[in-house]
Amino acid sequence: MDAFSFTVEATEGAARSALFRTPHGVVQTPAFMAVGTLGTVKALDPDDLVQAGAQMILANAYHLHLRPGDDLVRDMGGLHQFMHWDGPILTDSGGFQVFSLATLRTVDEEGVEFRSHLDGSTRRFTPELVMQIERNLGADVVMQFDHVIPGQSDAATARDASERSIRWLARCLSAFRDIPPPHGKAQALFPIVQGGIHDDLRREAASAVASMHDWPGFGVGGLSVGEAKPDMYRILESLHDALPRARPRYLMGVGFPEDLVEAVRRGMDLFDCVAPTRMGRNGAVFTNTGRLNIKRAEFRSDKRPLDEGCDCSACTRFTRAYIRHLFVSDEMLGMRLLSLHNVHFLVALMGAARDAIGNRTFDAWSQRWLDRYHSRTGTLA
RNA sequence: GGUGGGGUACCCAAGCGGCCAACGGGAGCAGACUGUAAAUCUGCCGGCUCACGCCUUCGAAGGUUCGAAUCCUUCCCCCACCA
Repeated sequence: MDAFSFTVEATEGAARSALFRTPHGVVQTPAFMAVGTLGTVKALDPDDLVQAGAQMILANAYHLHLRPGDDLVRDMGGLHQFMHWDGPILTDSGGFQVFSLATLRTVDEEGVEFRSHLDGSTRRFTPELVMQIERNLGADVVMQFDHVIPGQSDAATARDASERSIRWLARCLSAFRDIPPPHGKAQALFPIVQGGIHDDLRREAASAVASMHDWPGFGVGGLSVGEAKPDMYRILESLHDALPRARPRYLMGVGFPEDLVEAVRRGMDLFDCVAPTRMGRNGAVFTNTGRLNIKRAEFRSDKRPLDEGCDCSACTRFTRAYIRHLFVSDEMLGMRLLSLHNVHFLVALMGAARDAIGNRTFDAWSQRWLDRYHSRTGTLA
């Protein structure tokens, strides 16, 4: 585990800025990771990611196991080489697919049986198999196989899924130790704290997980899956004291710009979300004054950039009118430019938060930022 | 000039006596997406109305009928082939 370290540089309230070292480079936190489920951040080239400032990205064990196969990726030199991304990578385990593909699977103590969303074939995922897959893929950080449930689930359901996730965590740890990394590079296994929107369950889970092993970092899962925002924020608050401060906390699947800021305030360090790319492909643009939909008629002849003051390569070169035209005409460059801008936006947002924490101005900065962002959309927690 | 086919809402296109303000597409206008089954999905889309509902529509004008986009007559346009 020496290949990984987490050095807190500054704190302000629960918020902190830190350096997370991995075998493929250092991540300055708080940081947003772009999602590249199939080994590609949709519509973007690795060079685009570098240009957007991305430090670390995700991929998914479930998807890559189904296609092209994690053994193939291993034989191609591992995921970094395969996709030509030399920075840090994190692989998610497929636990989220237990949730998102709920109609295609059954869960039991041993694991999860999925009917492949690609061809309908039956595939059994166990903690042991998932560790094998993630070893083969070779990401820097690998997530445990967990059981994600809908956000509004009752306490009994949440307890069940959380306790099962903890039992699976023990099996993951054991399998992870037994399987050597095929490319010789160290990997870090992150547990995932579950417990739904129930504070006691969350704290119990955090404590059970933390006492199992000296983990290099912690995933916080099962949020932004349909629960109300205040519930998510409250859970983060109760988790702040329950998780070791000297380790990175990765809030899985979050999120929207306002959620990122709110979560940094509550002590989270790492984030990922499909929002910037998926929403970008569908015409949504993140700006400092709220979200907008580039397809709207009002942008027909708008000469401004997507977000005034943004220095991304979409904003420095193209007008809203042009990008709207690309969307209306169904031209793929539109999706590419919005994906680029949105990823840049979240990465830069975390960079700004980091700077503010370093200056001990985060509290004021984040309040101001949230006010301005909500001023246009009117979205409130 | 002859023969045949056709004119339906912004466009394409169903309907061929009542269940039709009129199937489907497209365009247009909005909305949603949080560890990606997503370049996807949803809503609106003649006018007025929050809605019930009312009003005006299916090339034009007449007619038949309790009732017509649908049947009849005349006219106006298009298209194909033959002269």
